[in-house]
Amino acid sequence: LVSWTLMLLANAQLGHFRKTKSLWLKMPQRDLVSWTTMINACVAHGDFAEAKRLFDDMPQRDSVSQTAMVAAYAQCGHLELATRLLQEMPRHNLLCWNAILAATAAEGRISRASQIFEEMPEQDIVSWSTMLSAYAQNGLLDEAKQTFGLMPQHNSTSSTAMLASYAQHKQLRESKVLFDNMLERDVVSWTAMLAAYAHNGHVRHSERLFESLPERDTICWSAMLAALVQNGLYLEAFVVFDEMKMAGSIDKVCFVSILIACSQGGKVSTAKSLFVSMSLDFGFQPSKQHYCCMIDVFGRAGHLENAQDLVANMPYVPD
RNA sequence: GGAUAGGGUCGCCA
Repeated sequence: LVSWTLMLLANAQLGHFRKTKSLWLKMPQRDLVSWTTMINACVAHGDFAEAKRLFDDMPQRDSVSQTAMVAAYAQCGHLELATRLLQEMPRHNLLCWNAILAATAAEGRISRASQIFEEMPEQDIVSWSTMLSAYAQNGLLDEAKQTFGLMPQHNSTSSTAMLASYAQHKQLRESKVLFDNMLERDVVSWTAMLAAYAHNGHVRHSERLFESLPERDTICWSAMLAALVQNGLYLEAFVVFDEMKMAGSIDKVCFVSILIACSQGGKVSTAKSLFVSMSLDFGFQPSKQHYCCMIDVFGRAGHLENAQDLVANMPYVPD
């Protein structure tokens, strides 16, 4: 049973939803853990209705499955349903409160979030970090600083959120002081610091940090790519982009950066083939951001007809 | 073996 569940989880995390589903149907037995894993797989796949059906059909539920469902409701914007489920629960569940708090903040409803934070039966480091990043992500540096100062403890999550907020406001010194004083650093904090250097024009510091890292994930690579592009190092950016392709560490954001490099470097045909390759070879549907970059590529190169064509034919409303 | 918080997204103009 445990190994079946592990396979289920592994496939779900790889995004192989069909495989996950067929494993689920073939499993000889299921328990709370496998049910919850399957619910999360459905949510991750965007099949909220199926997640809800599974939750309703579960032979029994525990606080973990309930939290998963509350988080699913909250992330879909069904905050009322999430809150109702929270109220039906036998005991206070801080994780459910945190999930609702995070979803409220993610909708940009900052004052509502801070109200929920006050109303919660208790707050843990996750609740505090959620409020901190709510302020940080909405550009409210003073509120973020205040929250950071009031928190009973810090960890790499809270420090990184604060670091990124300083970086956003181009306060490199403050970012660096925080980074140096962190007790534990991980790939997320390294990436935030790398980006902070790049935003302040210190791309060589970004590179030095990048090269010293014991581990790098896709976002970290992507931050390095963006750092080079932001600082006008297009040739190096293309080298890094090729390395990323070879390492299989590519996502949609990398294509934004590399299309910007094409635009600034006047590489129209390279941009065109990358734009096609993005969906054909990598399966990423171009976002509005990608279209904007392509329009910029054509516009800067003086290919105004192509730019206008793209605006007229793209599956987005121009802004 | 399952649930909640942190990092990457050009520039210009308004």
